[in-house]
Amino acid sequence: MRKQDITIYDVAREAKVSMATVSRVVNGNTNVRKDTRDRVMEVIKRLHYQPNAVAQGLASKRTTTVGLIVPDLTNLYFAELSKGIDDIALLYKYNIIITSIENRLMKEDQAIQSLLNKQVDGVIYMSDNLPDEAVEAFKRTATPVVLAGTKDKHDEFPSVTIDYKKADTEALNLLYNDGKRNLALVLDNSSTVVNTDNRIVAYNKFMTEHNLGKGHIYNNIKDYSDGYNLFSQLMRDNINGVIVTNDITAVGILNSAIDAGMNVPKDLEIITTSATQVASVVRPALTAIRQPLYDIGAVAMRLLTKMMNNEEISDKQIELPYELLKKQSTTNE
Amino acid sequence: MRKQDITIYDVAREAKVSMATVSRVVNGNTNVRKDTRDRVMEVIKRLHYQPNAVAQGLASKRTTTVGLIVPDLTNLYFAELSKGIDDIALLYKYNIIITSIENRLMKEDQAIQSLLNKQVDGVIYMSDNLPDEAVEAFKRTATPVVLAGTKDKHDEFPSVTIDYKKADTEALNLLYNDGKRNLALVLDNSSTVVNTDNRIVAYNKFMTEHNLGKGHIYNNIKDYSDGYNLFSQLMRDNINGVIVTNDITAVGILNSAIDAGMNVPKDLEIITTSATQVASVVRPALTAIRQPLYDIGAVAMRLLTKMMNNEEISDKQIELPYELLKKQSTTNE
DNA sequence: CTGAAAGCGCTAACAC
DNA sequence: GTGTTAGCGCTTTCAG
Repeated sequence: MRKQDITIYDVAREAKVSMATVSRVVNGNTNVRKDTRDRVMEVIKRLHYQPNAVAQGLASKRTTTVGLIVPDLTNLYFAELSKGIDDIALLYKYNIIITSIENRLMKEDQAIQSLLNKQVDGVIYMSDNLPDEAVEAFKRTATPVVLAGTKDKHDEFPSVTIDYKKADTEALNLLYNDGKRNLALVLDNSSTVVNTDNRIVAYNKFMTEHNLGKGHIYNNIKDYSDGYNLFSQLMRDNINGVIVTNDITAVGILNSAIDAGMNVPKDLEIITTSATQVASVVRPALTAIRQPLYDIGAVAMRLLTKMMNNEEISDKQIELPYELLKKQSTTNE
Repeated sequence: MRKQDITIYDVAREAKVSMATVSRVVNGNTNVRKDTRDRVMEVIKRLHYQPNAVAQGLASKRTTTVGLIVPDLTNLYFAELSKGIDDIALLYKYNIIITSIENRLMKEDQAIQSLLNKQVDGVIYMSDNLPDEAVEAFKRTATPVVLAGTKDKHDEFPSVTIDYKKADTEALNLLYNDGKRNLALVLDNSSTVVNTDNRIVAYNKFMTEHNLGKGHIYNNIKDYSDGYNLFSQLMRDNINGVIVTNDITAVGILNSAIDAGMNVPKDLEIITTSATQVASVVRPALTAIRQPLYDIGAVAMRLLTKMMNNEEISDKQIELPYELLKKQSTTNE
């Protein structure tokens, strides 16, 4: 199939040592005399020997590969997380097998099983949605798992997130201080989700504490046109301040409002809780909660490397700081 | 390391057959009597047996894994290509190892070597930039390679693209027909690149044929702020129509123009040749060449599957159709 | 249709 | 320090 490769055996013969010694040299084992090491190295270079990672994986039971489970690569939110993961993975010499689960041909548990069959050394899961099947699959395996940008209900798995409740509350406060009283929450997924649960809790608490009634929560508003179309409903409900979990959705609401001749932020204030680039390049630019997505990914991957090395982990639930970036879609009085 | 898994041997013993037979069942080989097959299947299910893909890979010399080389995951252009690839890969049961090379810790040839060491069955390369080291690395290996969204200078490798020259010419024509005569080309990478070469050729040809002088080509304008800052230069050069290869750059130019009080498209027309979502959600929306990115990825992956199966390929240089989407950043007279 | 046996290319004790 | 020797878990002839 492949062009015939040079094996460790060829190198051993040529360098007049055993394959064990070649293996030691390749793996940087120090128990090799300098001159034999040099000799082996010379042959490796001359023959262009490259170790077969599959054979290494089978023999050592470590593949130096980690699996990534992601809902949608074209969502900048996950792309930025992935980038953080990727950079740290590179640093620690891990390859990444990426599995996208948005495509409903592949369910979460199948995706996980597929990764496990490939003998990945660890898995990073990112999605707002951590279904029970996934939890079960993760519990069955000894392969370390880290959640990035999400948590499970009982904090059974290590995770790296921000404090979503606190962030949302802060955003609601900004709207409130700007004088807005008809505040809505726009979610991009159903309420079976942990992150979403937290957000709803925070929202309801805020509304109650400020005597703002029970408010309005809109579910399953996922993309630009969902947002664009939601606007008329917001108007019917007299909303004048809105928190949106997905920024392309927020842009949809924004454009719809502008097309309808409204003034943002005067008539309607908008805050997105996922500040990717698009939020800052539209006009008016969107006030946003900036999650440190790259860092979340990077920290998650670093945490995973520790787990894969069986190092002690002091804190398995890591919360990173976020920023509230005040832009033009709020008056910021 | 991993929780002890059930091996093919356990299944064989339990089902009272040889491991060869279990292997046949697992791989859907038809030469197994129905009742033995059923018996084996039952044991597989009962024991929750899952084949170890690494061992399969070593024995069969096929890993059902393909390598993806991508400059930057957070660039929507590549994310959309990747999505097309991913969907088709899933369909054909391939996993994807993704390698990002934007990070300069890892050069193209190292990335390729790393993938090859993992014994991937094929590689898809996407980047405007196909450096000589990469070409050399690809030539040395028997592993099939497909270029997605780019070509090599001598058409040595199969590729899936659009006709960049034609697309750019069409865009220039639109500007010309709108009465613009000071036309510029804004590139996001250096001129050592094939795609870029084609674009420059098309641009120069157009300018010459229409007696527009030698024009202005701006290189290495890569991101939003590059675009934003380029605007003043465009004004100094009296540009009133511009083709931009990267849409976030185009948005930078657009916002800068608007902040300077200009009227787009009256004073300056902008066309981006990479229509990702951001181009259509900014206001004025950008006129754009819509490359069928998802399809390019999908077709590239399909082509790769054929190559991995040693099927005959009739046409190795595939060009897909594109659209010129007229929006608000051109007058379209 | 099924089984025996020889590897795939490498690592990891265990000797020496 | 270095070599010998078992495997890792599976596929794949080759017999029968």
